[in-house]
Amino acid sequence: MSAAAKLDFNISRSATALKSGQTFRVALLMNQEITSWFNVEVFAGVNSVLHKEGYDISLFQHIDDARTRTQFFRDMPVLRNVDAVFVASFAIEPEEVEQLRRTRVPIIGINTPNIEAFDATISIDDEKGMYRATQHMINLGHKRIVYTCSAAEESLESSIDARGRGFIRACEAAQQTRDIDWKVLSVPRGHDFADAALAAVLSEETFPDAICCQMDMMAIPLVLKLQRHGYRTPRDYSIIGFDDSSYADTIDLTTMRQDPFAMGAAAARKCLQLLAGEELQEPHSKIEPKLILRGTDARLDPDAPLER
Amino acid sequence: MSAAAKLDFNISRSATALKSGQTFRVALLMNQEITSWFNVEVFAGVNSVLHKEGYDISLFQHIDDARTRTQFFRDMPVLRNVDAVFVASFAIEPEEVEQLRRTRVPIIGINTPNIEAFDATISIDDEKGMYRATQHMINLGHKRIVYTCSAAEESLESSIDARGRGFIRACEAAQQTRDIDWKVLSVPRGHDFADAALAAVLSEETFPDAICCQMDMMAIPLVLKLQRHGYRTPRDYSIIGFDDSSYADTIDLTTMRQDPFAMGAAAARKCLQLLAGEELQEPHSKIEPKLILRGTDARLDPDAPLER
DNA sequence: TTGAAAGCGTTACCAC
DNA sequence: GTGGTAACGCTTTCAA
Repeated sequence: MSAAAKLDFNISRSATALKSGQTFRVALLMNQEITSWFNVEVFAGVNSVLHKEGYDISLFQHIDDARTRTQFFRDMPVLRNVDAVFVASFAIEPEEVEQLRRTRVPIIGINTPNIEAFDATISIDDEKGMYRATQHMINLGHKRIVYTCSAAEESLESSIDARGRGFIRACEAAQQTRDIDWKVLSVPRGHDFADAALAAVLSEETFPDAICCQMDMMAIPLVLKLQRHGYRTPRDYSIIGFDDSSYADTIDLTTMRQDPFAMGAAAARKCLQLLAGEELQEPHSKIEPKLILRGTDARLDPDAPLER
Repeated sequence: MSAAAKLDFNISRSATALKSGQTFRVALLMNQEITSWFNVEVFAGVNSVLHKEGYDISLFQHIDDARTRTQFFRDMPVLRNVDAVFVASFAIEPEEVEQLRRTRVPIIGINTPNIEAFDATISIDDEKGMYRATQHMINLGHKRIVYTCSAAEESLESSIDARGRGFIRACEAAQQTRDIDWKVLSVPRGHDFADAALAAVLSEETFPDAICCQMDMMAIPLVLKLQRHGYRTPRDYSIIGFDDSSYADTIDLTTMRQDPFAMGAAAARKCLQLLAGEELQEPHSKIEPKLILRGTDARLDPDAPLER
């Protein structure tokens, strides 16, 4: 070791990789940018486990846009060799999975809508999570409930779309026994989706008692902007988010918590087991988000004055 | 190509790397977690340029904590070979630079307080930025001005510390010609720094006219929390942030914008030039942040009633 | 226990 | 131009 230090000797990872057949590189495919809360948490989680084992992450972004997808699935196996592939938060088509499988490496899904063709997956139970969130609103006595969301990508199903189904199921179930009035307010994708949601809520004939939000990134601007229009929570309406992402605690938002860092780390551990040739005892995990009660939800009392 | 497709032939990057002597891997060292706004933007910027050139990023986090540092600078050259090293947002000690230099690869600094020993750097002008921000507050007529910041790490100077110097310089300059009352409110590091800053502001004998914040991540919670204490901006006080990070636009925060994604991308382009053996025409760039006027600053009119 | 040799898949060079 | 060969630095195997 001292001789090595003297000579500035560095072991060559390239040579090790060549000889061993491993590349010590994994691919992480994500929809959109890594700069979103969810994506960077997943990345950090994966890296937290794999980095210390000597793996680097090769990041492929915007895989959910048509052009990138085509190019990616055409060139990727040829250009970039990796020991494993992680797919975060979007569905891949059967023929694309087939393309990936031909690289003969483990394929691990994180929040992918489907689990077929993956060697392992870990997902949040989006549908049950939003079902619970909606149920919470209903149990507080709210009657006029809306779900605000940004529309799904044309063809490509994202894990997040299951949340809308959870909302609808909860409302339909509640309708059996009581009188509630619910509605889905879907606004176009794009970076102004929060303003679009605000406009949609404000243009409702009667202002809702309760708002279920597809994600905190929509709920947080809504709370702040509705305030400027004179609507205050929980005095005038209840609102629940989904994610428990940045600033949710700062604005005291009641929300469903998920932990994408932990999911990334768990996915990475599954990956290491698969690379070691071990059998997974639970290849496909589903995690339930947790209701975090904070200050934006209150019982609806129809007889009470406007102050809480 | 068709034969290659038939046989599922993949070119071996490991072999290419071995033969060429390049590793097609760069190291990115950062203080703290990648999950912070600044760090993930830098990462994304570096990746946006380097990924398409075939490079992967090996991420080393928490380099600004003493234990990690020691371990890193002892083991890194031996364990991980890279074609270039990026250092983001913290100062490195002379002997550490020496360690890095022995790997004989380009070393590029992003927002590092010093530029010596780096082959290239790109930095935001933190001091001038906060000088301008403070000047803006002074020009609006504010008399009682505070600067809220979280304390610097014991030994390790971070680029962000220059902002405090800019604040002080601006105040001292203004004092020559007019009567202003300024103060630095420094609170301990930690994840509750925003609450600590809130407490510090509230415990001032007279509430300030204007608050200059070290960063938006401090300004945003302050605006929201001060509101709950009855202080509204810009009616009761002006506040200016620094960064223009997430939600700054949503809460309509006047701030100094910097673009860490662009800085990462620019650093990566410098890196590619250095790797190609080209001379850099401007090895060390300094970028001025831009004043973004929004809704949290107003002219102080001592005769006006409390409403704006 | 120690040492030598073969081979991983490229790239680069040289001879034809 | 075209084809053959050596070498990058490690790991593994086999022999001493």
